[in-house]
Amino acid sequence: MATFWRAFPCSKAELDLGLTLACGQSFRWAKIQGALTGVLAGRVWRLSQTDTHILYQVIGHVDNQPLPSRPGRKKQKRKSNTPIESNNGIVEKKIKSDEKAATKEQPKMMTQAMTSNTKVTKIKTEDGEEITLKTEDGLAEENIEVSILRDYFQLDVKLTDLYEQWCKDDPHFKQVSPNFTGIRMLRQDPVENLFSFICSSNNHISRISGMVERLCEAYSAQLCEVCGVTYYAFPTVSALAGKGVEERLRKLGFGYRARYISETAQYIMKQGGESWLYNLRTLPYEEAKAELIKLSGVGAKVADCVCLMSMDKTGAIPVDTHVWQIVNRDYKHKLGTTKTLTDKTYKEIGDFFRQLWGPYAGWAHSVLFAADLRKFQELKSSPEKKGDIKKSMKKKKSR
DNA sequence: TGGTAACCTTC
DNA sequence: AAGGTTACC
Repeated sequence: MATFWRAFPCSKAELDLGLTLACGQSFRWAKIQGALTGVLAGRVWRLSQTDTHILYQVIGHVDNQPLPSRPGRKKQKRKSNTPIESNNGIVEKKIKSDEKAATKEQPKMMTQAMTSNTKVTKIKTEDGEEITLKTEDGLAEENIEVSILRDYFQLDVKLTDLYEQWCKDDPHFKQVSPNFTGIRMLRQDPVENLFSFICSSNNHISRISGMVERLCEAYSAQLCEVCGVTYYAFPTVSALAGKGVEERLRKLGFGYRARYISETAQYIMKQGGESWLYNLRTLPYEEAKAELIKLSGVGAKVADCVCLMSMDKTGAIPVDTHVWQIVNRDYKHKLGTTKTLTDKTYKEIGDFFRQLWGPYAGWAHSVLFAADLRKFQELKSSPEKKGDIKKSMKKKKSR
C-alpha cells in the first residue's frame, strides 16, 4: 500500500501552517521529518502544505474521543461575492506522494492504510450522545478528518478578507503584515488551552512545551506509538484533580504553577467537570473572562488567551509584556505611554485595538505578536529602515 | 488605583 | 531575564 497524503485546497495566505503552529498559541506541534506532527481530537497527525493545498496524514488514532461539535458557533459574515468552498470534504482529493512534487521531500513513513473492510466507528459528541458510523471504505472517516482540521483551523473564517480590512484601518498593520500572511487563530480544546497557559506565566515557549509534554506523559493515556515515538492525549481535568498532583508536578519542574494546575482542576471538577469549561463558549466575552479569572493561576492575560484561543471570543486581546512593548513602540502616539501595566491600562489597550481592528481584533493581534517573535525575525524581507535602526540605537544609548 | 516583591526553573 | 499571578502595602 503506497504511502499517501490526503489533501484539501487551501492557500498559504489563508493558512500558513509553519507560522500558525509555532507562534505560541499551541505548544504540542513539532516538526518531525519535515512535517508538523501533533495530537488533535484523539488522533496523531502529520501536516504539510503546498501553495494550494493542506496535506495531512493520520498516523494513529483512538475511536472514543469526543468529536468537536460546535454549538452556537457564529459564522463570520462573508461578502456576497466571496465564493464559498464546500467545507465537508467534498473538494478534498487524494494525492499520492509520488505524484506530487512538493511531497517528494517528505521522507517515507509507515502510515496506517485505511482498511477496505467495513469499519465501525463510535463517536461521542460533547453532549455525550453516541453515534455509530459504518463506513465501507474509510470515506466517512476521511470526511471526519477534514472536518476536524477545518474546525481546528477555523477555515470558514476568510483570513485574507480580514487582513485586507486591517490594512485599511491600520497603517502599521499594513507595513508589518505582508511578511506574515496566513497567521490565523486556532480553535483549541479549552482544557488543553487553559492548562497550557497556566504553565505560561513568567515563562518562555520552549520551557512551556517541555512542561506540557511532561504533563501529558504523567497524566494521560498513551494514544499510540509511531516510529518509536509515543504520543499522548492531553490529560482530563479529572486526572489533574487527583491527590498528590501538586507534589508530583513540582518534582517535574513546574515550580509554583504546580499548585495552580492542581487547584484549577479541582475547582473545575467542583463546578461539574469539563462540560462546565466547554459551556463558557456559549457565554459573552466579558462573562466567560470573569469566570476564568476565578481560577487559580488565571489572571487577565491568561483568561484572554483562553477566551481568544479556545472560547471563540475573537475580540479578546491578551496583553503580555510583549504586546506591551509593541504598544509602547508602535502605537504610543495614539495611546499615551505609561510606566506600568495596571488593570486600567490593560483594558485601555484592549479597547484601543478592538476599536482599531474591529470584531476580530484578537486575530489581528496575533499577527503583530508573531511578527515580533525573535524566531521569526529572519522573515522580515527588507532590513529595518535605517532611520528606525538609528532611532533604536539612540534609545539604547540614552538609557 | 498604583506600585512592588515573591514565586520556580532554565536558556 | 523569560510571553504572569498573587499578595500586600
